[in-house]
Amino acid sequence: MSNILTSRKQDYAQWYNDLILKGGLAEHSDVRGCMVIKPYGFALWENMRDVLDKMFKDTGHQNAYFPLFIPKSYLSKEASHVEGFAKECAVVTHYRLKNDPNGNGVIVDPEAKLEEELIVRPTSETIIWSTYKKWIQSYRDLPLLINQWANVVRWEMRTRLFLRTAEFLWQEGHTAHATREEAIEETVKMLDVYATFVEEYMALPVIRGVKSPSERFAGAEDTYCIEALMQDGKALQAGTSHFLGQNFAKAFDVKFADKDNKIEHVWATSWGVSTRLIGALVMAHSDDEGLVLPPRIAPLQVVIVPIYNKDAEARQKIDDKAKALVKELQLKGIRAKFDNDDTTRPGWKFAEYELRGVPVRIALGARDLENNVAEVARRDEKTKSSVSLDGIESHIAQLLTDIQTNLYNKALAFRTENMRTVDSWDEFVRVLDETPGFVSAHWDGTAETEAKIKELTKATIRCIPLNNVQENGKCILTGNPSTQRVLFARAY
RNA sequence: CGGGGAGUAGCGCAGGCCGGUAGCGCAUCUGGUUUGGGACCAGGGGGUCGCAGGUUCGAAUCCUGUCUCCCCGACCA
Repeated sequence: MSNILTSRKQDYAQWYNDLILKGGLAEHSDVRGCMVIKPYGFALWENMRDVLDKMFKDTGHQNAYFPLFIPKSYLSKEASHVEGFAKECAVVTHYRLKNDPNGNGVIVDPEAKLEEELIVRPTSETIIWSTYKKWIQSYRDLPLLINQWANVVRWEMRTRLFLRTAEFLWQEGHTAHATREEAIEETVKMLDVYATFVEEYMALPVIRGVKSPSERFAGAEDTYCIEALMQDGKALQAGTSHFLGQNFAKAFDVKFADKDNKIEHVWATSWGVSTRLIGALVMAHSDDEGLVLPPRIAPLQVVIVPIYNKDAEARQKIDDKAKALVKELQLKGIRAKFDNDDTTRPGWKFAEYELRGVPVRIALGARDLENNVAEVARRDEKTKSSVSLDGIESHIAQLLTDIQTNLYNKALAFRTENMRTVDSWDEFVRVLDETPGFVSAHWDGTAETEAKIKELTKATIRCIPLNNVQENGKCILTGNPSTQRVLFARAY
């Protein structure tokens, strides 16, 4: 029974699927490409959401909500935007069903065709900017700093649980500013919020950077991103922040009067992270025994497993101690649970909580009580130690901090190890195949070269790191002059 | 959209070639013994075999059609 997961080595993709399904995070729904997020997975999302929401509010943003449906014509108002999203939009064409006259359930009522078809939002720029037009007249209405938590739909050809699903949950920030500089500042600020969140809460180091033009968001002037490295050496874009220039302001005619009563288009940004972060989290830290969750966002941080025996009196003592301990841990703000379910035995619980990635497990039996100790096991290193019950709460609190740090350090060490600098095409190809990870190399800056490299190696430019060192070199593929290195990787 | 796989009990699967009482493991329910790494014994319950046609005395099994999901590729957060 112990080998219920496919190992990473055996089949990384299958391992990931097993983890999501058996770890109780999500499952496939009856609708193709859509998933059901189960309570444990949703608890993870809620924790992420709560932290991010506070960070957004602390940086001056307010939440609002815009419709799920967008008039089809809105999408086409910004040329590159429609081009980017048109291929993956779900479209609502009718508003009513009726009983099939032939008796085969219900059919779409042909009489109920919509005058203008609606698309299910793949992102909300268009509906939001058509609204902002009404909200913004003067420089005094700026900056406008709005975020929304929502679901969006992108009709993907190929989906993977959390990493790419047809419907997903996310937040999208949409801001309007009086000046270009201020909008860029906002773009970078929110990228920084994402980076801080992912590094400090998810214990996952990221690289902040700018996308190459061909990887840009449809309608943006610049797309900033944070990129993380997964255990199989593939990169994953964990968040994006876009400087939209005046593209949407012009498309939707959003203008304001500045202090000199001059009429100008506003400057815009948008930024988002999604439930994809859960996929990143899973792939970054977990192992062949199951999930490994960083304490700061783990739904459950500590579980106490009782080890009973026949002695009813001893059992009572264990219960009393465990309940008192849970209470004390909770007083310290620790998410703790006493699992006294008597229908499963200790060994089963050990395996189950390991599968679910609970950071700390405390086992408490009669023998421990006699010695005034508990067995404390940490999920990240799979080590156990005997800890005195006196002041154990402080020990656990410290341990959770240590685990958080350890996970980050391990992920950072892994990324450092798998970040390679190469200067020749042969080496580039060899490194990608033999030791996947980020590859820092010179690129001549043309979309043609970028596309050719992708075609030949499946590697894409993940980003041009912020504050990138400028150095002269030769493009890895063409040998043309280059002024800086960019980061390549195969990516999710 | 191409290539592969799969739909049989809640879950995982066998059975199919060769048509004849629908089976196994896990889970579940009852009772008991247990409890320091996925316990054991005994007894019980649970299935329109994806759907629709056809062949046949008889179809999970053969034939035709159809739907769905998953995996691998091209597109993408």
